[in-house]
Amino acid sequence: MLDERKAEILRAVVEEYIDTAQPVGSSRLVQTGGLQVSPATVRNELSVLEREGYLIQPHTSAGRVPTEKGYRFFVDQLTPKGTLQPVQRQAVLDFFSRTHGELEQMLHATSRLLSGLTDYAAVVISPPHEAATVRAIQLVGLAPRFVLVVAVLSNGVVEKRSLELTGDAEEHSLNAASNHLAAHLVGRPLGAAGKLPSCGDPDLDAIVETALTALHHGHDDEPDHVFVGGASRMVAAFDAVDTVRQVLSILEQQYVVVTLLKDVLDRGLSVAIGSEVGHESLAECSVVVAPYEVEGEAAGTIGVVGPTRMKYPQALAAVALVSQRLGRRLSES
Amino acid sequence: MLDERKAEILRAVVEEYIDTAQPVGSSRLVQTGGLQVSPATVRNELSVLEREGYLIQPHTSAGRVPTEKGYRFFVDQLTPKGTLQPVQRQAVLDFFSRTHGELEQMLHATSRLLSGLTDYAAVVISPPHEAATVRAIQLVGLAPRFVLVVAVLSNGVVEKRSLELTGDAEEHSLNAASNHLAAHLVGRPLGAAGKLPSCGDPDLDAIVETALTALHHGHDDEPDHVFVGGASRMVAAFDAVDTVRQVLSILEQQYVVVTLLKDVLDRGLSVAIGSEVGHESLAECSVVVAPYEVEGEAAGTIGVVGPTRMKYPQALAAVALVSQRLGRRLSES
DNA sequence: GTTGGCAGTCGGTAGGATTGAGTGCCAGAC
DNA sequence: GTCTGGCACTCAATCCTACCGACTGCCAAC
Repeated sequence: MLDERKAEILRAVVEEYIDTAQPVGSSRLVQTGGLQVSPATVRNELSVLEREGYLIQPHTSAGRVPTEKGYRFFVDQLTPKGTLQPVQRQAVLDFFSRTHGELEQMLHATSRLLSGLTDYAAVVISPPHEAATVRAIQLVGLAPRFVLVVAVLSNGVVEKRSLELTGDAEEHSLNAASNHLAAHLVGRPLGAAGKLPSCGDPDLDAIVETALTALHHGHDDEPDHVFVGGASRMVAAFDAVDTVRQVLSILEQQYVVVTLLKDVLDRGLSVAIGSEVGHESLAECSVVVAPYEVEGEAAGTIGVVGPTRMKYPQALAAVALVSQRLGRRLSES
Repeated sequence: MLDERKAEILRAVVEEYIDTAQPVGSSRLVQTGGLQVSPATVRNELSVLEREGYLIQPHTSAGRVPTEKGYRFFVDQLTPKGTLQPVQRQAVLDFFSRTHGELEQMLHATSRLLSGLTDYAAVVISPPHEAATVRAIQLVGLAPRFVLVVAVLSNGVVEKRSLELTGDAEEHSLNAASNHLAAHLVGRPLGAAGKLPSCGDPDLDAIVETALTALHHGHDDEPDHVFVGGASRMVAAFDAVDTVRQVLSILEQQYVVVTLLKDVLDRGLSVAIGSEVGHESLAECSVVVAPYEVEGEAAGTIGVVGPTRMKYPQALAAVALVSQRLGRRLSES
């Protein structure tokens, strides 16, 4: 463990580096960091911190840069809580009191909000389907043989899949099938229903079967809806064009993003730094995540993706506040 | 108008510049462009082309770069038709024969396809709502006072809005209101219904009224659904980081993108070059657009956004093929 | 344990010469 | 008239070199 002064110096280095993106040296630390010792003393401490793996020198005659271990210590031990500008805090409150409309739209707007607060890319994952129960389900014919099955879930998500039937279906068969589905699914989670009891008519059973398969099938392809906002803000965070391309490319792959955030959360982390993120292309990125709860139950996940030299205190505070308010807002409706 | 040799030289300059992003000079043109004259002759022609505004010199001792006028001439007069690699052509055909599932999902996948074909960002705009008629409409209660109105349109789009009622609504009131809405809206376009005749019960009328307002309201906020794919590919196209940021930022603003493409199409263009795009941040971009038709009717729009030094022949061919096949595929279902 | 001093390292920058890709123009050939 | 080779000229890019300055590590003194 680090003694108090070393910790203080480490904090100063991390904060300065996050601010300036320049390796920071001993004299600069004494000037701006408010330390009561001489640069020489700081140098000795820096050299110890480097030996212990918290800092690294890009080259001999340069200042120090935090390692992942350094950031980790900073985040775990040195990050002051609750550092969100009052203005920003108010912006969040305003947003959630003002916002209205459909769930997906709200989540999308939330991702933009979070991105705006932090200046990094923000990710909002919708509540998973498993937990939600079916509120309504209906088959709608679009063209001969083509049918859309629409299910409204209790969390406000609307699931839809299009089906191609083997034969034409008349209006009343669709209605009958809808009713059959509704009778057995409403009030239950979508995933629960394996196979429904026959309703007597083999044609109807076929339609019902097809619809169920389609609804389940979607679960694998695109497990949860995800909204990524402010990806363009990542551009400013890196100077290597190639890094930017890789990061943006990852953010476009919704499935990867979802897996990523959930993995981090599963490991019990709220911050993943650099290689902890577990994705080569995001080696220079950190991720801040938080679950949000609807009516006391873990619902979805929100997060922020930024450079490893992220403004952790602000990002943590923003993510915490938004997740809390989003959960509260969703619990109301 | 340009004589044949000037046109040939202009074509060679544009093609070379698109390929290399370097100003191209007379000797290089003679070497790679297959011209049967000496560099000196080419120089004379180049100087005329510059005087007429088709080319420009970045500085005195540099080669020439096409101006917007130069690109325009190239696109209008010099672009060979139908230059899509057989492999790519096959990829498109495969995609549309293989793809299935729900409309939005398909459009999203289409944007990724088009982006993959061209290596630029691709935009797919869903068919507008105005033309589509309502196939089904239903109110679903989510929580006391909170109701979701779901409308399925004939083009496969599912519209949904959440409502907050002034008082609690019981299951059977919602059903009654749903039936009332369905009775008057099914078979008609969503926009058509101004006000429905009263159904006698003022409470029901209030619910119906709220639902209609919500459905119409959405029209302004988010006129059409739009899917942007492959925005990360734009990163490679520019070297100025700031340009990249601006372009990506535009692409994130769905409303702006939709307006942009529609504007271009309204002006009767299929290609907008640089300032023709009509957006300052996209001054270094070109846009290739095409409408797609479902059952003979103009439905939506697809497009590609890339740098002004875009591979126009390929982009045009890709957009044309994809729009045609997308329209055909949607006409089937 | 702390400090000031000092030698040493090395990236970044500024100045200056050089290179080379390119042009314009002109005089002569076809 | 049109094309061409030749020549003088321009100017960004490149490469050197020297220098500067921001660092460090180490040591001796406090």
